Amino acid sequence: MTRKDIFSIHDFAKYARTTRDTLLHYDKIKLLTPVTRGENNYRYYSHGQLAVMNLIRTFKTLGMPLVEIKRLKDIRTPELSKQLLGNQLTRINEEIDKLLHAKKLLELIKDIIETHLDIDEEIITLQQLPERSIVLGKQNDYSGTRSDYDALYDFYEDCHEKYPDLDLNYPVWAIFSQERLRRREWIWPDKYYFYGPEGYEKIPPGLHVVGYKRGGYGNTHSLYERLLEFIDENGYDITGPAYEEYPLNEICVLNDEDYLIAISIPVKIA
Amino acid sequence: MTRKDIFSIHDFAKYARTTRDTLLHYDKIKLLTPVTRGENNYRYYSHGQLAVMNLIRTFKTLGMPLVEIKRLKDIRTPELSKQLLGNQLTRINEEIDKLLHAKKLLELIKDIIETHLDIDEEIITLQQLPERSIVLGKQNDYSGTRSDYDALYDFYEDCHEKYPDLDLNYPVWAIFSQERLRRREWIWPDKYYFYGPEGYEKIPPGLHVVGYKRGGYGNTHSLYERLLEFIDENGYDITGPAYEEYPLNEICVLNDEDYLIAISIPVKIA
DNA sequence: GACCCTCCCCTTAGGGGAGGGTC
DNA sequence: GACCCTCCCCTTAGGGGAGGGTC
Repeated sequence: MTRKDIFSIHDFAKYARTTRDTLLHYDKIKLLTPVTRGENNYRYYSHGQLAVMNLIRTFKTLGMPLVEIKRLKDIRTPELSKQLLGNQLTRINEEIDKLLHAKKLLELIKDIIETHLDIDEEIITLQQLPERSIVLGKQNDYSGTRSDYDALYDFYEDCHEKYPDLDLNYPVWAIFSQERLRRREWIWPDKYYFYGPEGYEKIPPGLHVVGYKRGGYGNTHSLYERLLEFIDENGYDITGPAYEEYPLNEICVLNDEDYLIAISIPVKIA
Repeated sequence: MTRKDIFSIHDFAKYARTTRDTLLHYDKIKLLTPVTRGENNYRYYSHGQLAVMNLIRTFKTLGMPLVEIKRLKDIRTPELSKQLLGNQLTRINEEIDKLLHAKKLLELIKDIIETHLDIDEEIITLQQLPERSIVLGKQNDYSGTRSDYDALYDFYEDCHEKYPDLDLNYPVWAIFSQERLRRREWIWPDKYYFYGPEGYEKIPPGLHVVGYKRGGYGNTHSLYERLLEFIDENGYDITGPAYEEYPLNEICVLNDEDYLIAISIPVKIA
């Protein structure tokens, strides 16, 4: 039952549940310097410094950078600590929110890939699609020399402005109005949209004619033709704009001619 | 409505929602190199590279390091991407768990500080304390030359062994058995414990005599004397061990003689 | 043999210049 | 004037040596 008052760097690291390297680093940045040095220049730590290590470790666990811990160490009072703990709480909550967003995005992408792994590209089907929540852009502006890149850029800007907290990394897809379909203009989308973490607008539920094709962005010509032909043959009426999506895209396919295009057009049976 | 096929680094950064510096960096690590260089050595990017930037940004949002993204970029297939997305999901969940733990720790510490900011150290009170969940260590071993540091070290080792997933940064406090109290041995604790994120054992609810004192670790002598005197004077019977806690400690107080010691002893009224 | 010391180099994802040429 | 280029230095929290002394 002897109470040692002095520890070598190795022993101190052991009791403080850390490493020698960490202590060397803390000494270098003067966050925690040994109480004394031996004649041999060895570092020696006191047991009182275990409490300081505990302080450091606690705030480090809470995500506080070492410089801030250093400042706090020299002026800590219950009121200041309380306040800093409040700040850390805010940071941690933000970090958690960010990760929860990333998780939702990840699950969405994973889900899309999984459900499109074994699609038969030949078959056009008539499907009852459920309501889907989306973030929808404004009508695209192609005046002057504006390109679809500019329109896409506008879309991101608008989203950022309208929903500042929104994570804009969700895959973006395109809407073609009935008028464009009729005029066979399937190059310049009318609007962009994405399935966000929480949609703000809706694609109404209902019957859709759905078809697939392999190809890169905009390489949709033949698929639109097939879909319109199918609709004509069956005597359906188009009731809304076409939704053009790329469920297998650059995220998981090397060459763009191998992307999977999916177009759905809402119809009613005449 | 002209479709530009080539972008300067500035324009490409704009459409890709990133910065020039980032593109320079990606060029340097060969994650995304411009399709061509002008005679002036300027970098030029193609619109197809916007898709690659999208790939990079998506996986970066999901927390994947750039080296891994680089590997993925060159071999991406739906199956591989699906698998990597699964891995990322695991990482993200672990990260979220870590942050939720940190949050609980933070709230516990903040709560303890707040409830002890305005304690009257003079008054000894009789209080009905609720049940409290704790992680409790084994009986401390002081055989041979073993010190209380060794015992504390054992406690952490045991906790780590019994509950590998437990975050061991919670403040640790001490229990003194009735026998030690009777023998007035209030230096070497019988057991250590902490209020963990989820306790595995309980401090039973019941009447406690509670007292406070300013002082560093182990500087408890006079407080124990006052408590025992109070218990004697009132004719109470001690029914369990003493719980010795330091609600205001190195986390928020500069000098150890200003720490706040709180001791509670369970009693019954004779 | 196990521990200690002081350099010194390395890692992530860029940001911030400086100094000099180009649209 | 706005944009582009190539160096070069800086940031976090240590980890991993090398080369040489100490318990």
